Amino acid sequence: MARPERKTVRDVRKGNRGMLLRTLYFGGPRSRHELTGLTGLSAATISTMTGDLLTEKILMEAGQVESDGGRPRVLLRVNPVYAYLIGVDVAETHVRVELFDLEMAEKARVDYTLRPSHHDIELVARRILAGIDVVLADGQVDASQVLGVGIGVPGIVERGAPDALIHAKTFGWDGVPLGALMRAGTSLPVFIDNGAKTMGQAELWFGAGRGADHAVIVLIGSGVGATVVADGQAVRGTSNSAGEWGHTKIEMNGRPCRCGSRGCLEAYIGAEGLLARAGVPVQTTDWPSALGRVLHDGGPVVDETVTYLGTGLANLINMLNPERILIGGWAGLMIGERHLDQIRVVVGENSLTQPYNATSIVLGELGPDAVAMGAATLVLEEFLDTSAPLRLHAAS
Amino acid sequence: MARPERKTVRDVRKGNRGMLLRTLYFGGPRSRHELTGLTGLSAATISTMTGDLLTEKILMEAGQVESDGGRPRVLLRVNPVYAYLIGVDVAETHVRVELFDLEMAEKARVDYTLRPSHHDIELVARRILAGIDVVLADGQVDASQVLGVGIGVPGIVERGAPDALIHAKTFGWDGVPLGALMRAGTSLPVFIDNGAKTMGQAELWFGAGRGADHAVIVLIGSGVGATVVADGQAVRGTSNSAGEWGHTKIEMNGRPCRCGSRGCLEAYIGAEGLLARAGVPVQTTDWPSALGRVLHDGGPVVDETVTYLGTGLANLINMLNPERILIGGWAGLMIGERHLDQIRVVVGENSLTQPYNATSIVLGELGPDAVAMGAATLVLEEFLDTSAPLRLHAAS
DNA sequence: GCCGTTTCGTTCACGCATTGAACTAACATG
DNA sequence: CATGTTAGTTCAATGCGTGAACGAAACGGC
Repeated sequence: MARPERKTVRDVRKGNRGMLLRTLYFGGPRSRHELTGLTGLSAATISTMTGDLLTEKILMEAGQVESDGGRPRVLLRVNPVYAYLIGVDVAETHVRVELFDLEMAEKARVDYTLRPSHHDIELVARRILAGIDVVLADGQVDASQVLGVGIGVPGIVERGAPDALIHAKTFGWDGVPLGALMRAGTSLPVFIDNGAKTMGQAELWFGAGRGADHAVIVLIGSGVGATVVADGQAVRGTSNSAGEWGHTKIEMNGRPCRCGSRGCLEAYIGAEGLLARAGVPVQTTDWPSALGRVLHDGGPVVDETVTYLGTGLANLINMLNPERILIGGWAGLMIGERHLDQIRVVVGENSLTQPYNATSIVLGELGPDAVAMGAATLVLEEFLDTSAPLRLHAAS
Repeated sequence: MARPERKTVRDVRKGNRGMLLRTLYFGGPRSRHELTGLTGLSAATISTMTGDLLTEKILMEAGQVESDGGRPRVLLRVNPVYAYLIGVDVAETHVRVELFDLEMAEKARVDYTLRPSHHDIELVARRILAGIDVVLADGQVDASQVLGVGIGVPGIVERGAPDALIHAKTFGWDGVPLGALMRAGTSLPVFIDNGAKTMGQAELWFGAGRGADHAVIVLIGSGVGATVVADGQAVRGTSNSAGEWGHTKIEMNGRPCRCGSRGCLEAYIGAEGLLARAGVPVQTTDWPSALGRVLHDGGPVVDETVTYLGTGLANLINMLNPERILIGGWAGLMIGERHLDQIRVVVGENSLTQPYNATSIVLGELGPDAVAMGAATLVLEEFLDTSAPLRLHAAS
């Protein structure tokens, strides 16, 4: 029973301001008049609030629209260069740092290749910090204009005071305090989450998940994960490790999985498991094209994969009753592009009629590179919620 | 993205009042002074607010406590007879109507036996309405003192305007408007939800789930369902049918399930499936004692059941990362009482270390009869949220 | 060029919320 | 009975959203 916080009149302002900002952020340019309808606030409140936001330069005017016979509407929009966001994607093979403006337009990017089994946490932290400096220089943005840094990492991110701890087996990270390392090198606010979750967040906010209140975004790469969204909020669980869909069992005494257990969904539909089942040699390095060949050739392994994937999705539908399911991740997109219709059929056979009819199954829109963007979304979310004025943090 | 509502200063009051009420409801009698600490509100606010609540008779004084050397504390508590709640359990074999006071003490109850395949909706509605009159008479409570009626029904309850529709295959109900029928016979506010969910709600509020923000309450009877709680809120899904855990697939091409599909968890751990697998004759009527014998005798079917159940729970843990899992339902309690330790072992083998360690698995406390109480909880929840004054509705 | 009309946006007194500070109430101790 | 201590209340200050009155900026007709 999450107990609500004490509220004062000031929280009212904060909440309404955030709502107005969100409306304008996602609802395009609008006039003050339209905003009264969209937010439910009175014209008086809209007037004073937009006044504030304009002088703070969070909003800007965006032209006029004639209004048959009367005073023309002045359109307002979020000022995309009011501030900037940094998103970081820490993956097995690279560290990518991207700079976005408030509207998520990419302003600069830098990639660092990571040698396999060279995932020393200090090295990764140094790369990120260096990357921040590089994108700021490239984008000609001062650190004081940056709202924060979002980082998507593999593995489980245990959020807790004072510091988020990261557990990533494949990296050899066991309770690594990346947040603390970052704070030692920059004064920017840092947000860390699992990369699959940040990607889900990106799809939910800017991709195929827009507007969905109940959704599941599944990510199929070499690993398999999911982001569950209920009532517009990501379900994190008690230690922020919800969404390990890949290691739910779909078959008793099934194939061994790299997690040590058996019958995990990931062992069937994850790229690694899929390719192994199709007899692709282990030493293959270019997995995507290998997967392309397997899918092109077809055969029982592909059919099986569709069946396992569809059944897994059906389980999500029965359990969570989402209005939308997004399939993402490089392998997920490849499978989905060829077999989405078949998948839908399998899902239909394995889920209850009523929730099945309430769900649409679609592919992700943002491609597999959205991890950094989703990470930046963590910062954006904080900004839209609090619309905290800039500059409580000094330059990096 | 569930957009927040417009807020005014009055909503602040409503929210804080609700918080104070909840604190007092679950936190026993407290003095005004203690409440400042517990709620975070100032002494001034507590003073005026408790003043209001006392004159409205929602609160009452509950003695004094000396306070070494100073003015004694006056304890405040929720007035249990300020108002009453009615909970209804519509099951396959009976309709039960119970009257509770505000503190969920049972004041009266009445049972109506339902003949199998005699689930005419009009009949059920008549039984409920009659039951309401009976318990009010027995408990010597006037309808005007009742906050509302909560009803737990089998099947899927599709919540929507203007009316909740109920789909219950086993009852032959397909889109039945029970709410409308109730409103035709009583002016009391009516809340309807799935019985498994109301039971989950009861365990969460008054049973083994107290205080858990992330929990899953599984209900194992002849059918199998689950209530998912994330951030203190029940996850309902987009059409209120989340939680159909029993029909998630645990085995590809497994046993046929009464839902028409194969390999559903319910086909293995539901009482019906379990007994069938153990070779108990179909015509057996006393399922609980039959199950008792099977469990007592042991053997591979029981071991298998434990494995299936543990694996199913492991999937929940991986997917949702709850802090607590409650096992309820008459069959669930029988299995759990004998085999909880074994179940925990299986769960450990089939879930990821980190989320497993964050979860405790316990038995439900309220027994299988908590459906009506949970239904009444729906009314209570509404009351605590809004603390709506009584009497916007006339007598029934 | 002027005026009425229409639509958009702003200003201001009002009601209602929490709060800190000053105050009163109720006890124990010596 | 005076003093100290803790509990609870009252009140002016401050902040917020709102409706009503007002001001601003266009158009059309003359």
